[in-house]
Amino acid sequence: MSTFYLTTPIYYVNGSPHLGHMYTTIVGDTLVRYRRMAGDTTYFLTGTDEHGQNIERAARKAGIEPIELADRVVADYVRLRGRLGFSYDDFIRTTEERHRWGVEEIIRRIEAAGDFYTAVHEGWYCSPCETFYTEKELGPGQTCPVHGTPVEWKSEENVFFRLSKYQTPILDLYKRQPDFVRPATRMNEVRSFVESGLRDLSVSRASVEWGIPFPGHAGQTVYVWLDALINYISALGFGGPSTALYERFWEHGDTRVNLVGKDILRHHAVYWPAFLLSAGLPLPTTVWSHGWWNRDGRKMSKSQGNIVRPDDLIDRFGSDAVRYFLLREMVFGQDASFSDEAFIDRYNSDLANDLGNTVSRVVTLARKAFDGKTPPERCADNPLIAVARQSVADYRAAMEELAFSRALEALWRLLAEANQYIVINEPWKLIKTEGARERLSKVLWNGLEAVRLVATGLLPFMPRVAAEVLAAVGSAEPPTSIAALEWGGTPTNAELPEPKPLFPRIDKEAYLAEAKPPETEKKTMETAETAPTAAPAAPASEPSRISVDQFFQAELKVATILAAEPVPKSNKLLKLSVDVGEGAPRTLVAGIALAYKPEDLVGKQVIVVANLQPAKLMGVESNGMVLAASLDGKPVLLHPAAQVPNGTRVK
RNA sequence: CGCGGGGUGGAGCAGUCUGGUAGCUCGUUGGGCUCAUAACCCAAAGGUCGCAGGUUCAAAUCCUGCCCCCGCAACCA
Repeated sequence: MSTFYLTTPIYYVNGSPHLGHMYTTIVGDTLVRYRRMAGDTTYFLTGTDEHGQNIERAARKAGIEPIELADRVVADYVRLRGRLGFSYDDFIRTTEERHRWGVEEIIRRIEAAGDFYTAVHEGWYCSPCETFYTEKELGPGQTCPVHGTPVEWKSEENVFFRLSKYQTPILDLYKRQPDFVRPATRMNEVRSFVESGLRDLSVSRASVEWGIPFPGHAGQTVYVWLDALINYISALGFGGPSTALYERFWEHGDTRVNLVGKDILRHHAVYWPAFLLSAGLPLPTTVWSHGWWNRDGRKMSKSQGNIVRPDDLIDRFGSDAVRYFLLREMVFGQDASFSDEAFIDRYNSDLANDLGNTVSRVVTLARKAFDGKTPPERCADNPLIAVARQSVADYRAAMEELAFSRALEALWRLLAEANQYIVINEPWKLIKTEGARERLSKVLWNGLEAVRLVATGLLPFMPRVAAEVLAAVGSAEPPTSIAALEWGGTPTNAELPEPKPLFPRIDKEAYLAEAKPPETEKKTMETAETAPTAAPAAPASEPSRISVDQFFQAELKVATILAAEPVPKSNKLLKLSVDVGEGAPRTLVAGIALAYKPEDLVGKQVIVVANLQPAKLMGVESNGMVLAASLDGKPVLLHPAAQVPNGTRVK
């Protein structure tokens, strides 16, 4: 019996679970359920990444301890487990003691291998941010790009990992094991990254408190990636008192798969194996990378308010419908797009029409003909058998490659064939002409049997519904092995309960009309999102007021735009030449390219801040700022209501 | 030359690694059936596979160049 160890990434606790997290876990769950049925001894791990500066800061902002913030988010993930029927064996949190043991142990080993050294990390440092910035990132006059406050030159001693030493070993690994990263396109991507040269990695922070203290380096905290990656073995007991699981599933395990999103592939395909090589530990056998979900063809983002909220879908359609859609619609590895329309189409045509209706018609016919029982005669010779065999073979081949959409297609081909078979054999006529004879028995038994096979194949995908379908077609207990995919499992003369609709059809037009997010929804969502982290500290009720003098520090003047052109390589910036009544025109850069065309601006009068410090944007020096109302980030320029001389003071 | 993904019938997508009559779902049109969740079955229409070269007996697939779209990074002074 082979062992199969599968991990999802551990999810960062800076926000609630969303569609992407859910998708990864659903993929893992489906895969593991399949491997279990295929006879492997499986272990499935997921968890949360809870350390780091961002968490520390977010918690402080919300006025709570980092661990409280993590607890809240973890509660959300635990809730999802129940809702979506996840069958993971363990959930690790990087704040647990057992995780720290694992991290400390691997650090000991890397240290022993001589792959750590300390060096000084120098740069411009913003205290409020606790972050180093490069010269390029700084605001005008050496200020922090986030806070606008002055930064200081600071040097910090950090621990570095000799990643450069592993460039060749890792390239060798890729050569030896071309399947180390899948799919293949990702392998190529990663290989070219490594070939371009690896630089040593800073793996500690002196300025972060929320993390694991770096053994042997007082005052240093383990940097989040070195911390996080270790979860895949610390969860198995590596470095702890009980290493049985570790030995079974990692050290001596047959298959060790890390499932990741394409955004974190580099960490898993380069850093992670380098750490393991250094520590002298076995590597994962495969790093499987999947794509991203877009929304209606565009990237999902909170600011655009086009986030898919899985909870609504689950409430309305059930968790299995959501699982089905995500696995059927995305070609595993590539990006895919979520839309309400696509969801409803899949739901209605695949689940309601094909699956649900077929169950319903077959069961109804059989009950009618055989007094509420499955037919008394099996059938071992009919055209459906060959189709079923092929369909099952395709399904299994696809599952081996994680080609979930193809696996489902294969099952649906059998479903279609079953429908065709029923139409050709017209059992409803047989009932009237011959009655409950052998021929009718075989025809209906075949129909039930085809559905049983499909439902068996669906068990990893839709555990709940598949079990319901099996019960509906007279198979009492869901099988635990893919051996059940052999033709012939439907019992004779078994109780056949009255069918209930598994997937009631949805009125698409009505649903889409109702699902159209009203304008208010975005707001509600954002408040909900930010509520836990909103700062209750500052007494915002009394906004501080400034004096007239302070206002007049800004020199606002009327100017006429003489020329405008896009800034090369930028999509937001326009370079403007304006007359501020000073004789010579001034050059300034404005971030309005998305809203205004250069040719529409020439000749227009605008208000500019004339005494602003100069700044370089995308290499162009800007001497002032054009005033505009900012509507959800979209600029609307301000113009004087009547033509006035350039340079006229605005007050 | 910043990094990456993509351009295949009306829509959404497979297929491209491993060249060999272009496939799936939805939609459309016509027909059939009436057991079933207005479901199911059959048939048809609809594509010069972004463009231009090249390799080859043969190119959606391999090579070269170009165009367009979408993300990321940079960027709203």
